[in-house]
Amino acid sequence: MARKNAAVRREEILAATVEEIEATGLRGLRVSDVAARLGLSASLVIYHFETKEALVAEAFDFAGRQDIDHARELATGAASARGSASALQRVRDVVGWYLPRGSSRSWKIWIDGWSAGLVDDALRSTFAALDQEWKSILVGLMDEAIAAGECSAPDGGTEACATRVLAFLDGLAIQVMINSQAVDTEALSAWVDDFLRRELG
Amino acid sequence: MARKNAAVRREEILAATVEEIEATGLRGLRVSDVAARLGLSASLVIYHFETKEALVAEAFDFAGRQDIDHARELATGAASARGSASALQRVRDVVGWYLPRGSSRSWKIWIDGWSAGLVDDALRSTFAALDQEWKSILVGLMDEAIAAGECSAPDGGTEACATRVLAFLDGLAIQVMINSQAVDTEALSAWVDDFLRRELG
DNA sequence: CACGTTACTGAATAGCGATTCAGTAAGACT
DNA sequence: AGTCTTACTGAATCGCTATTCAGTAACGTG
Repeated sequence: MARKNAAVRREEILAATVEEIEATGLRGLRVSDVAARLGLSASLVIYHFETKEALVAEAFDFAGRQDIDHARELATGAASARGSASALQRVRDVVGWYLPRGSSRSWKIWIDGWSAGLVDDALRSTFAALDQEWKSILVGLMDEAIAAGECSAPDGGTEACATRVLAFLDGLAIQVMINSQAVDTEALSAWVDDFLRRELG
Repeated sequence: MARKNAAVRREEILAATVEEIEATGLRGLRVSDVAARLGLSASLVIYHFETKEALVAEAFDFAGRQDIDHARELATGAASARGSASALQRVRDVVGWYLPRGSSRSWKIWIDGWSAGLVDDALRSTFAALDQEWKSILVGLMDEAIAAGECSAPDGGTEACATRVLAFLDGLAIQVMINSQAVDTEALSAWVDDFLRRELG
């Protein structure tokens, strides 16, 4: 039976849920499939999360927070071996990480999430919060870059600029996911670079 | 009982389906609710469409085609009373129509649609086709504007430019729908105008 | 070693909602 | 009017899956 501490098991289940959503979509998500993925019973999943809805909500938060943690690392420059890169370069690093990589699985869950957020207030506020964190990371880096004279201030301030950048990235992700033939990955990077250049001069 | 010709009834049902999706989301869509909206029986809906899945697929196509028809009118300049506006102005008109208007209901169905398209090939190809039509409208207008010397050619050609523009608009729509506090409608128009100006000089 | 707590299971339950079906009647056509 | 097609309905059916529940056993603690 391999009992585990509740906190550990919960994390396992959350990770499995994310994988399952990536694989089959939120529509087709069954509690029993999540459980099966770990060789556990469906009842256990409910035992830990009370309800499927709660499970899904936590799973999205879990996935979002992981991405953001990674982004923060990139933002501090901790990732690049030793001496931190210029702030402007770290903006590019963060954006590059957010960027949809070829038919990227991980984007699927966000598209599903937005859709679910349309009718579920709890989910929507989760997404709003995550979005806000992404923005604050970018804003911080941009301010830093501007202060260091690496680039000029964008129209309407860095907050507005970050919103535009993230919107552009989200929109590109949709193009990649839905109409993949319309975009190739190389072009994508170039477009994003241009976009940043236009925004930050 | 008010019998109607099948073609007419089908259109009514499609329109009702779109309204229902806008109101309650694709997740919560029930055949019986669509029927109730028209005072009909659920069986009739199935009688006309065989299956809920087929109903949904047709409904998305129906909604998309309506939007595109309107866009085409704007593109020919038929809308603006007499003398057609400049091609560049018509680009702005079309983009302005696509733009999310304050918490716009109609955007909801597309976010739901993308999500469903992730797992349903038929839906995804419908969306890809619609997207392609939007692009061809924009490409046509842009080429016209360039030929008329109203603006300069964008990086990578008009096709790529149209993709970027639509991506930006889709992304903004998501921001508006999910994290509405982050954007106000006035800023939106300004951002889009700037974007077009940067793309087309 | 008790013994209580906590993780865990398998077999019901239960409710929802799409689809089926057998029938009804409107309207077209002769 | 009679008859045929076609739109339409209401009452089953039927499958599906979240959730419940009564019980089992692993583990920590005394």
